[in-house]
Amino acid sequence: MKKPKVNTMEELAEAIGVSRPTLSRYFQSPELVRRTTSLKIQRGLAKVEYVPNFFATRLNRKSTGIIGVIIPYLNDLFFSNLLECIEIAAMEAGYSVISKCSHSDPTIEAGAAESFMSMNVDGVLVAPLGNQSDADVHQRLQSRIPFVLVDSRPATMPDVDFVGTNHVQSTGLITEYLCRVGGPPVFLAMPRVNFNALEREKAYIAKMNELGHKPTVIGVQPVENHWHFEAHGEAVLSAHLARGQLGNESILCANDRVAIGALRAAARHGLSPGRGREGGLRIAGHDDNPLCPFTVPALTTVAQNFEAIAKASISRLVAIIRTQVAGGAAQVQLFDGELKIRESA
Amino acid sequence: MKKPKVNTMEELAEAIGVSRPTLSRYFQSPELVRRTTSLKIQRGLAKVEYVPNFFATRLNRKSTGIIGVIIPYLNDLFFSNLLECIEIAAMEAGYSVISKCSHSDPTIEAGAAESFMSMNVDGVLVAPLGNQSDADVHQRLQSRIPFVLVDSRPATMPDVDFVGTNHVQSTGLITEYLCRVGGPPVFLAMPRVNFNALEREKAYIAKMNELGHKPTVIGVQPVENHWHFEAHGEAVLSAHLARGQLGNESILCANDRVAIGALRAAARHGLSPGRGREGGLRIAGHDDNPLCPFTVPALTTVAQNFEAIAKASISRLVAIIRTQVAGGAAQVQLFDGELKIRESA
DNA sequence: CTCCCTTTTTTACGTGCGTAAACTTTACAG
DNA sequence: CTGTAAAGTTTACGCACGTAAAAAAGGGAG
Repeated sequence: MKKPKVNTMEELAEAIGVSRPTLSRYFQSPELVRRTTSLKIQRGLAKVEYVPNFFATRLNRKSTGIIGVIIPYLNDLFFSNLLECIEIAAMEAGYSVISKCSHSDPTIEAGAAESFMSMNVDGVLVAPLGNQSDADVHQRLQSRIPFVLVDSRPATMPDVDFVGTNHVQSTGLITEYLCRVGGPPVFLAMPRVNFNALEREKAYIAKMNELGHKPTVIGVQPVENHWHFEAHGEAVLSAHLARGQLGNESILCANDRVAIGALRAAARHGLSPGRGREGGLRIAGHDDNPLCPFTVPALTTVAQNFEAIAKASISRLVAIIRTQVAGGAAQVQLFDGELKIRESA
Repeated sequence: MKKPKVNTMEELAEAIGVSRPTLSRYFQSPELVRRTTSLKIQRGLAKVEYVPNFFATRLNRKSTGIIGVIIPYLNDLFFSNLLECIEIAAMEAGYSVISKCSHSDPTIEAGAAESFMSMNVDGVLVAPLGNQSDADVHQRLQSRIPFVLVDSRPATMPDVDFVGTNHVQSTGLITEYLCRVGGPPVFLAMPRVNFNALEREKAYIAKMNELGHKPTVIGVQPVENHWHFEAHGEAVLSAHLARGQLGNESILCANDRVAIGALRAAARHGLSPGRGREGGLRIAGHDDNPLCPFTVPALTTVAQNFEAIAKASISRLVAIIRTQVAGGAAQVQLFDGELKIRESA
């Protein structure tokens, strides 16, 4: 049952009885050799155990066929979903992806970038940390390899390709919905871990002003940069309710995880959010976390189209790779959010 | 501001004014060259932009310093947490990790394994899919590289190093708790995506028999292998309650995500699970998903010690790598679960 | 200044495969 | 059977670095 192990293409060529360059061509694409030799090679491969050396393969190629992906944080279903879609899109585009997680540490992010550069990856997709991200790292990446930002865009890098959600639209959409169906919402901010936090906040304020309402933001934490969104949401709303607010407001949370914490706070105060009761407490989120349909009550939110974002970012990256327009005009693609009306608002 | 780009060590050696082998030694460890030359090299490095080629570096080395990690599914906070801990543990052990996600597809899992073998990784950590996993792939991995299984262990591979949770203990623990504090629980099974599903089920049955109660399992789906645990939990419990069960049972769910679905079903039937009411509905989970403290009611569960699992698996893998005992006696390490009593049971 | 040891340089080869050019074989039509 | 194009082989070089051995340079003690 144990097949003899063959370590190099040279040995393999000898074992099968073809020349090494022919083998090389076969591995690049079996159609490049004659049908009969192709079969001969296939039969030979079935008889031995051989895997071409990854490093040797990439060492002397113009293109490595690798796309590097840097994600800030994995313990968040939004990012794991996004990453999954990105990997699948890249696979379909014929690239293999190597993904690294920053663990919300700029040093690790920089290391990942360094590592990708040293691998001569064909391109890099980065979902950046917030202000913590080292701007120099992004600069270097951009000047060396095809480079696209996803999800969140540092204000310091205006001329970079970017694919993300149109937060003005998405946040505006749910703000407008909340105003239309009930009282104008208060905005429960999230820790400023990235630039989307601020973008949503600003979008909320703009839409409120547009509709002639007075915007109110609670839960701003300029200093702390943590990812304990649920605890943040619960603490802020709990304090808010304890301060004597009667719980007949609409609360728009900066994201679903904050909203889940808020739902919890409401429940602890004996309140049951929902759009049914006129004037009652309502809570809405943002992102359409997979758990939203299962919270009690099910969370009304606005979905980010991360599938489209993933596909678009990969296809943009591939376009840059193909045409080598490293210095071309930066392209910004923003996708609309979609309202998911459930029970909580 | 722009530093001149240096592509090869040779160019770098010339630019700095030392020989290439000296540089090579410096990069392996700066202590290997004289203090003065070390400083000279450092000053030189500061003046140019140079990153050593990753592939060339690994091509001709006995050890690549890479650990490959294969995870079955990323859109689950348990696995993303586990992966995070594994990455950090490996980092601390001086290895860089490359992680691949199977996306619950045996073909992708096999491809990832292939890829790791072609990279001559020093070792591989695999959290396998269930019965879907290709046993041959694991066999090949084991016969070629240091190899450790994590989280779930195929019954077909008894003589492999394994690190995971002691489900007999953990499930027994919560079963015993539920029996002690209220009525003996019904077990709400999860889709059989891996072997843990069955292990927990068996552990529940064993503990119930031990305590002299009649075990009851609902929600078994032998065919479907999906990861929509919440929907599964909601559907099963909803049907169960609709069948006229009065909702005064204890429900032990196979994992927290199933339990979150069950909580939802309970809420829709007007029931509010909790240990407070004598004889009322109680719902418990397994895993201690990060969201458990924030569900309504907060979910009572039993935590897996994934931090310990991650550390132990990496340290076991490193031990195998160091001693080259590929054929040594397989070691199984099981970690106990810890009861997390909250509100739901 | 000389001897001896340490550090560095020179030189050379190896890693596994891509790739190009020149040459030889094979296939098929005429 | 012959000519020609396609397919295959041989040969040779390159990729960027690891590594070993020999030769040269440096540094301190006597």
